[in-house]
Amino acid sequence: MTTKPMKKRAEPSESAKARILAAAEPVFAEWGFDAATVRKISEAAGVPVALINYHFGSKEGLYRAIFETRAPTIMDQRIAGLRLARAEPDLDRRIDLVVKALIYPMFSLRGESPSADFGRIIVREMSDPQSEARGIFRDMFDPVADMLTAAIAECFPDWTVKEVHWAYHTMLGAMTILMTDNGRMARLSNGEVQSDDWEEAALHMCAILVAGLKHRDRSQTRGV
Amino acid sequence: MTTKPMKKRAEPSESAKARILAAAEPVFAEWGFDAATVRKISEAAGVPVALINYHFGSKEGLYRAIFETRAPTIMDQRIAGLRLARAEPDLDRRIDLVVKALIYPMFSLRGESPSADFGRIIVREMSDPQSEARGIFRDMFDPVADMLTAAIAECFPDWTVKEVHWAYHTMLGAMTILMTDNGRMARLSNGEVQSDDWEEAALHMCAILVAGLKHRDRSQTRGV
DNA sequence: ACGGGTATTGAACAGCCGTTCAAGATTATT
DNA sequence: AATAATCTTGAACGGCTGTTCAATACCCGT
Repeated sequence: MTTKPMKKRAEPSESAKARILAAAEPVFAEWGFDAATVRKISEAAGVPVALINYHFGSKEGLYRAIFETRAPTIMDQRIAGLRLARAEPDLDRRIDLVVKALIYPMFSLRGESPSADFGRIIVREMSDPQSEARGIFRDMFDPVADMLTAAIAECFPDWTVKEVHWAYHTMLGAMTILMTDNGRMARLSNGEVQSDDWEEAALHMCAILVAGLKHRDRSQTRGV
Repeated sequence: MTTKPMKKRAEPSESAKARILAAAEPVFAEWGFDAATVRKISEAAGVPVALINYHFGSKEGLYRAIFETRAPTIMDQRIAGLRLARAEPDLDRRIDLVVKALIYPMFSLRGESPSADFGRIIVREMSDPQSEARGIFRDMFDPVADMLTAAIAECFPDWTVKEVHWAYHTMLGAMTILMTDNGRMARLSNGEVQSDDWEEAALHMCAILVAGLKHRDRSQTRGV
């Protein structure tokens, strides 16, 4: 007599939970954590409100579950990119790989229709002072951020700690605005620039950022 | 008989209104438009809730009033900076002035204690999809954004429209993250980088961005 | 076929939301 | 001094918030 796996049947039980998770993403992205309501989410998922609290404990539990689902994928891609970068002995070419290890995993989110929303959620969480209390970034994103700054420091051995971190945050900010954009780029450029064409965005931004790191005028920031 | 000006006496009547306006800024900055409540604001201002609707019509009216108070100052400073840049005939040095015309008026907000909040409000409005409906950016910020992209285009006459706009948004994004930061920079750098030291931030970011524009590898973005 | 744990449901909860209202206080004009 | 206009106040409004609860439906191992 073969003992079957003790796990409950996966299909029907997790289907509702997964449906809630999927429905929550665009709602949080569009409205933000506070303006998003559990009723909007439950209606989008086609389930009664109570089911959200049953499966995720609270609204914030559901919010956190989205990050726990999505973040590891991005972090793994970044770590993989950094591994490739470290294999490149020429530091001038390595920094190019480091920048792309930061940017590409996030930009590729814009492509896939369902997870473009997660990029917006990240940005809104980043610009929310309350996020420090939630600690999502500290738990899920900071470790890889440390790896990235370390990789930058390796590419420019003579840089100060400050220079490394300002470089990192300059890149991070440039990356951020792409996830933020709601059509303003297209409006300002009369439709020439489409912010959801992430491949074009990555090319332009990486070209500027890599050149900026390589050629920055360090004499201006020597004293500070 | 000289007819006196019909305007009501300014001092006492506007004092409560001004107090509300001042109290609203930090509340909107900390909580965002939706999580900020008129009661939080009225308590901070020391006035009854009803007074907010009396003076500003609605919560959104108060929100918009903040922008109408603060935005013109920043825009005027940017326009003045662009005027200085246009007086510089050497294009290589002019781009430096253009970048600073964009960044410095905003960064200086971080310095003055009361208006550091406005920077945060801007970022949260920028990352809110609902902002397109409000149209605040379209009305108050886009005109100067057009002037800035035009100034960039003048510095690099052979650039395509796309290249100009990606350059602008790369700079805009880098600038944005500084207003966003709630202490994460300090945490990641073990206290070495303080994001509210806006003068240091401006030096580092301008150095990277100007170098990035000057030395970007355009061969990578030629085809797109 | 039956018992037991899990999943689902609809209704209800107290609490807060932005806004409104009528009444009173204050200021300006005649 | 009397009247009109503006400002301020406290209480109340209906509506929506996240969460809880008891009751029901479902599926599994036996």
